[in-house]
Amino acid sequence: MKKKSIKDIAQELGYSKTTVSFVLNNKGDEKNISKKTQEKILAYVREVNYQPNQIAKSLKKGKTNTIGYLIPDISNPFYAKIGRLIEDLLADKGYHLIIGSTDETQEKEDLLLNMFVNRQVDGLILASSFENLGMLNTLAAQRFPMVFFDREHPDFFGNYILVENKNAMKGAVQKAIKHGAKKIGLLSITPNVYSLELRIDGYREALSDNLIDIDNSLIRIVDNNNLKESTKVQLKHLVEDQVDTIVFTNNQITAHAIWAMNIFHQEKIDDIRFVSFDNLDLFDYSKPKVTSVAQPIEKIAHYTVDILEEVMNKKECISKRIVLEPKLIERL
Amino acid sequence: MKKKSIKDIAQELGYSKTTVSFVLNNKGDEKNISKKTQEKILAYVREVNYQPNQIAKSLKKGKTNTIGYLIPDISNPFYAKIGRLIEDLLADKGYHLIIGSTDETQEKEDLLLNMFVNRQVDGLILASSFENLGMLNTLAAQRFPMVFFDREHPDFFGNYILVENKNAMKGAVQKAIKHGAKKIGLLSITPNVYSLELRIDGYREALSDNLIDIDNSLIRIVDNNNLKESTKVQLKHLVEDQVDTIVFTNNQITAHAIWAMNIFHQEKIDDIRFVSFDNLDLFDYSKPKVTSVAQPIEKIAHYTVDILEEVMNKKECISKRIVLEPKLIERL
DNA sequence: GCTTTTTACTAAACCGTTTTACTAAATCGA
DNA sequence: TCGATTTAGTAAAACGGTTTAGTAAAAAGC
Repeated sequence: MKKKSIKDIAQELGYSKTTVSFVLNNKGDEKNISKKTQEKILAYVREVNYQPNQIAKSLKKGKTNTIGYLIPDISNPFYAKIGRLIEDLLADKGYHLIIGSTDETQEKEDLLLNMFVNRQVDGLILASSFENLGMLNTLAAQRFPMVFFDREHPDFFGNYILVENKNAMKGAVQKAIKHGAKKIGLLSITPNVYSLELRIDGYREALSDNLIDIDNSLIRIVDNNNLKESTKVQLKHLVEDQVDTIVFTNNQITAHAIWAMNIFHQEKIDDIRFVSFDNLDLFDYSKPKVTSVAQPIEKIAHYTVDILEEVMNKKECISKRIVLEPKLIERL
Repeated sequence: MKKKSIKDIAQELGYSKTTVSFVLNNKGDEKNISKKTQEKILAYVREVNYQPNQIAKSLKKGKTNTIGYLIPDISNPFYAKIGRLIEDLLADKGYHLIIGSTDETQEKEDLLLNMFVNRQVDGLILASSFENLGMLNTLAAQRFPMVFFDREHPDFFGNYILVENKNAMKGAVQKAIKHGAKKIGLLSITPNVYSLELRIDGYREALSDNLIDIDNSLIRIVDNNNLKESTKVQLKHLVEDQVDTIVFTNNQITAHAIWAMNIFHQEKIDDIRFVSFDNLDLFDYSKPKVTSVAQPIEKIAHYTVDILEEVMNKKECISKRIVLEPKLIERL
């Protein structure tokens, strides 16, 4: 039982491919196909459960209804959640998602970008590390529909959906200071992307503005390749340095630090406050207490899809930069 | 600057499409294309950065190198993690993933299954709720390459990668009993899939085997559509019923219960032990203590991809059922 | 009753590849 | 030196749709 094509349908019914195609695409009336014929074709198509070949359609139409979702890691809850929201929003418009996780490596990003282009995706949603500006610039030059989120690059001009990184972080740290924080450490993954640098800048500014000396030994970078273990090690340094507050630049590292505090520093667990960029459900009850800067993921997903649709439809070269306000969730 | 096709390359270089295609597919030698010509073509192709159109290729070859990943929700860490592992394993073989989240609804599952078929995916990896056995049977009858994981249906004959649900749960509960559990409640999402029923059966068997009466009022089902709130409500009942242990059938509900215990039942937090199917990092330190049955997600991903490849390559109709052993992680 | 318009449909080109079946020229063997 | 083989390629069909440009017959207009 091979799959039936329009050609088969046409032959079996004694019509031409053209007629069948018109009917299937709801152009029957417009193209003067008689009601009787239309019904006959539709009935038959239903009977044999004909399924159009999207690939053939895509080739002819030059449109695949597919969007590439390029991110560091789909198993990171932040990208998974936004991915899910985007999936639903796009599904309503008839688009579907191909995913690509880069692990922040240029090699994989290149490969995936090429794959997406070869597969003729209609657009790209990406949280890129911008290590391959060359390829991105080429795509931008061809006006390939792209929307970037979560990360930005000062030298790359494109559509961005971002959150206020610096000021949000600054605000969170300032609140902590207002509530008595004096010795404030920072733990970050390697700040290979601009957004992370901005978060660190926010931390620095909060300290300066409050006349707290910035002690670079309290700013510690963990090894991305060995996140959990490295977080544990760096955290130990900060605990030994008697900080009263630790600031984290993303949720993954905060989660690992909570783990390490509970397993290795129980005795200090009530003496240290955490401030995290990104929220996690477990922050509602975890120890230490975590005040977090929650990104508005629904809004991020909405804007991303909206702007992508705009750039896919319009021929003009628009370039929007939308900066959303994160929400500070204080837990004291 | 429109995209170049093989035709353009051929014209610009004065060769035929055939020759260019042969060279690009490494069939130059085999097809007796001279070294000089091969080099000329390859050099030019590189110069103009020619990118083959995968869609055209797929149409002609009848192969898209795309796999559909159909699951309840990609933002569920369990499916996201397995998804990521599968993504990497498949990428090595030249395949990529289109995702579809069903929210456990038959409507969405139907729509997505149809979408995958129309898009000519080469295979399907699915954690289906099996509510649309009809459609799945149709696909199975056409020998569509499919591998099911995480869930099974007793009436559906296909390739399954599963974990021992009943015995693993039974073992976990028995351990709890051995460590003194006397009054043991159970909290589950609606057991609309067989795997969940098996887990509940495991709980029941553990109690019977240890001569503990099964009190159906201690078996509580939460509302899938309002998981967090409903978990809180049902948990309250169990706490008030003075259970000393609560068994959960998946990680999502356990996470919500940990949240609810911390927020609403602090005073009892040391009196109750949790037993969870599925592991989460936070179980390492969360209160209450959580003993968990950890699914071997790496193995699941490996077997899934292996079997899928097998069924895609072999024409014979194989039907494997692989049952993996989960790991009990005791935290006392 | 003849031209014009409308109705109902179709042939063929096309999207960008792959692949089968050829051909013309060069080389080889005896 | 002549037939066979090898070398180096090409033309055209095919994949399964969409779309353009048509056509023949029926209906309408006058």
